[in-house]
This record gives sequence, C-alpha cells and structure tokens, in this order.
Amino acid sequence: MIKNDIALEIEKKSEFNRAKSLLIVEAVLSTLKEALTNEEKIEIRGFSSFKVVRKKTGFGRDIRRKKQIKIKKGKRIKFRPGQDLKNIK
Amino acid sequence: MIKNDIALEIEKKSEFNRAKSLLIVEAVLSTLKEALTNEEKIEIRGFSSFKVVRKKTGFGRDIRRKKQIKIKKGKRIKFRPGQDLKNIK
DNA sequence: AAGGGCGATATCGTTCTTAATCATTGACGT
DNA sequence: ACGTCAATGATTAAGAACGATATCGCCCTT
Repeated sequence: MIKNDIALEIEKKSEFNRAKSLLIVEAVLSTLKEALTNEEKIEIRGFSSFKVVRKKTGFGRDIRRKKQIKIKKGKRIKFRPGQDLKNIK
Repeated sequence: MIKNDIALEIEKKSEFNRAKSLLIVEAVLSTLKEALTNEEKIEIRGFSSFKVVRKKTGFGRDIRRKKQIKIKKGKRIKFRPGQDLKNIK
C-alpha cells in the first residue's frame, strides 16, 4: 500500500474526490511527521503510539572493510502497535 | 499528541470543522490499520514504512517467577522511519 | 509515461527489544 | 466531565534490530 492507495480508500469512505482525498492524507501524515520532528510523543488508542528516544549505540560496521565505524549519537522513533494491531493473526 | 490534537491540526490546515476533521483522521488511521491487519506492507516516501513480519522469538520472561514462558508464534509490525524522520535533531 | 532519488538489502558486533503481569497514568466515548 | 479500559513502566535473558555504504528496485514528482 502506498500513499495513493490510502487516498483511494479515503475516497471510498467519504464524499471527497481523489485529489481532495490525497490532500487530506498528506495533511494527516505531515501532522504526524511534524509532531515527531518536534520530538513529541504520539499516542492513539486502538492504533499505536510513537515515541522519540535517545540513541545510545556508539559504533557500527562497514561491510566491505569489516572495520568499526563511528556512529553519531542521535534520536530514534520507537513505534508500538496498539491493542488492535498487537495480535494480528 | 493524541487523536484530537491531530484533528485540531487538520482543522487549521483545511476548511473542515473539528468534527469533520476528526472523522477524516479516523478514516486515515483505520485505513492504515486495516492494511496492517491484512498483513499488507505500507510504504510512504518521506514519512515511513510499515511491514508485517513473522515473530521468531520462542520464549519470554516472567518477572515474578523469573522463569521462561512459552511465546506463541505470531506476527509483528516493523516500523521504519523515512528520510525526513530518520535524522531528527 | 518516465526518470530521479528514496527505500530495501546484505553484513557484523553491540545494543536493545520482546514477552507476561500488576499498578498507575491517561486516552476517548458517552 | 466522568468512567472505563488501553498504554506505560519495570524485570530477565535470548534473539533480533541498529548503523554505514553501495547497488538494485520502485515510488512519486514532473
């Protein structure tokens, strides 16, 4: 599923046309993105939660040269599925 | 940020009222949820991707009794931030 | 319709997540 | 605004993910 597929579903579920649905989808996604960029926690019951956490890893690996590589400290986004998504069969 | 906060943002970014914005947000989220429940991969450039993967872990831990616990095989949702979210400062 | 970038993949060692449970905080429907 | 029930935090140990890089694949903008 890609962005356009989501817009298609919105089109079916609402009275909006495809173009409008796409704008709506992008508005929702950009809102989430902005919040996470601001390191804001997001919690939506029944769907999932997102949290920005500190990266503690200090180094990585280079495939080709097989030697250590410095990794800058930074942030990570932690995703946790909600109740409905936790036990999908 | 909770679901209502997202609706508030949609209200500001669009010409919809609060109630309509909330319905829109729920439509988008439920669309994503349905896709993941169907084990469908989701990929949105510039935002993130979701993928359903097989759980391979075979056991867990009981805090109280400090012993292993059988874990049924199942599925997990893997979240990967996109380009924009990967290196938030 | 098509090319340009972005995302996926493979690799390896260290770091981190996962699972169950109870209490507490707090999201969200009425 | 209140009440209900989901989400968080803590714990342990094993197994999986993370991180940099180049190439391939394909989403998305023009």
